[in-house]
Amino acid sequence: MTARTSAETARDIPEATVARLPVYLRALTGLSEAGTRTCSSEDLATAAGVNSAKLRKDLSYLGSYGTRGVGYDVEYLRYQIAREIGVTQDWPVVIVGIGNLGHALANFSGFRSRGFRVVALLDADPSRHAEQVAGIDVRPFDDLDAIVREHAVAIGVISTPAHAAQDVADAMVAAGIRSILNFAPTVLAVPEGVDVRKVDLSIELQILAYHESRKALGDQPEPGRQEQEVRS
Amino acid sequence: MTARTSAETARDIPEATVARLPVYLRALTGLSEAGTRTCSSEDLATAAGVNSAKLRKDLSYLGSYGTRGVGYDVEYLRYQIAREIGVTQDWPVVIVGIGNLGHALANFSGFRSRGFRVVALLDADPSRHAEQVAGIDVRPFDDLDAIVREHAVAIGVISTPAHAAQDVADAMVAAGIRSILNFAPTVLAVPEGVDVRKVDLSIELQILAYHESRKALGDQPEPGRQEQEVRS
DNA sequence: TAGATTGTTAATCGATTAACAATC
DNA sequence: TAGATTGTTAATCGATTAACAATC
Repeated sequence: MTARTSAETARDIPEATVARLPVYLRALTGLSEAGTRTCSSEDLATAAGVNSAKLRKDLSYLGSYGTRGVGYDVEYLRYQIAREIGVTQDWPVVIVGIGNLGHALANFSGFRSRGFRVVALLDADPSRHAEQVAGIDVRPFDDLDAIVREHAVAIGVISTPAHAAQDVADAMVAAGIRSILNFAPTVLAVPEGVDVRKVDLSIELQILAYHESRKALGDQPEPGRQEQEVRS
Repeated sequence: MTARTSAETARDIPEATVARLPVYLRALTGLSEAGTRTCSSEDLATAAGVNSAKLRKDLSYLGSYGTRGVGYDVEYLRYQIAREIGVTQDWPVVIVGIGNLGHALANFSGFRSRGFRVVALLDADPSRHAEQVAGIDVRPFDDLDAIVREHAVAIGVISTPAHAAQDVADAMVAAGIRSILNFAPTVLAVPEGVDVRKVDLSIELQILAYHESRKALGDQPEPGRQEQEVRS
């Protein structure tokens, strides 16, 4: 059933915890840049916008990286989380669809510092192939296979219109990509073993609209809300 | 404790269900545009990328809008979900921060059809105030108060750099906005009663990287995965 | 009536939280 | 030793899922 060997330390980290590790990593980077050497679970939880019990429970899945009575060494914990996520080295990424959003993504400066490297920008429209975006040539979509092979690309970003997204996903999967970040507002069908994460502006806004509608009714804070109401 | 009156039908819809209603709404729009008049929970679930038991459970929180032995009337269910979410009318939205991402958001065509209307684009940089983006004037950030009042804006979108985001959020809250969609890679502190949703490219990529790392180890599909592995 | 499909129940699973023993 | 803070336990809460009675 599984290919895991007992030599792998791979504890089973809950999905909800996995989704928060990057938040902790960013908070630690912030603390580090502010010159903080040591922090308590309470400090880090505040910086990350969660409660400290949840933070400690999350960290406990990685191991025991704190010191009772003292707290966590910021640099050490940061490295351990980066290692756990797998961003101690850079992941090569391709972006397909260089419209407005693709431009914004290509110009996003956080890629490099957070474990990613954009190795190619692809677009099906030949009129874009003259362009350079963020210092990177825009290349024909048909080059996908060659690029994935050349750079061992494992992660693909789709920023095409919705109608093109499934074809792009199919081509990515055929080229060997098994992790896809989809900005196109459409449900992608992918084979087993391929991960798709979706970022969808309309859906986020509609979730806000739902809660906003209820607020308007009572026109005062809901009962039982937390201080820091960040959902993600 | 709560301001709800018994006249309100407001059943308590679980947050996980709320987050899927927009997905169902979009799937129904797709079915409708394809000319489908009636669909089963199985059909709709497939279109939305979830399993049918979950779909039926979700819909049961809204009411009984299907017909046993027959299925759902696409238009009718679509309207009911739109009403539940609160997007039968348009919500006025402001976007603050008109860089690459702000441009992309302003040009996003799905706003109008999905229940939103961009009433203003704001930027602190005076050199941008000459510009028009997507046919809308870019205005000084200081106009926020007046614009929120004039258009009864309830939802704000932040697409500034991280260092500016908290100030923007504070100003939005002060102006009366109580729902914020934050694209800046930072945790926002907001008072009780204000909803923040976060969209974060690096975090999404890092979650993919985590799973990609594990795949590389075994180099074959994980056990116990679903057919359609869409996480959101 | 027979077949199809919903809406609901109940079991299971996973996530959150408070409390506190362990320990620096 | 006294104070501080972690890592873990156990209780609770919320979400998912399969199964099926209700009913078109």
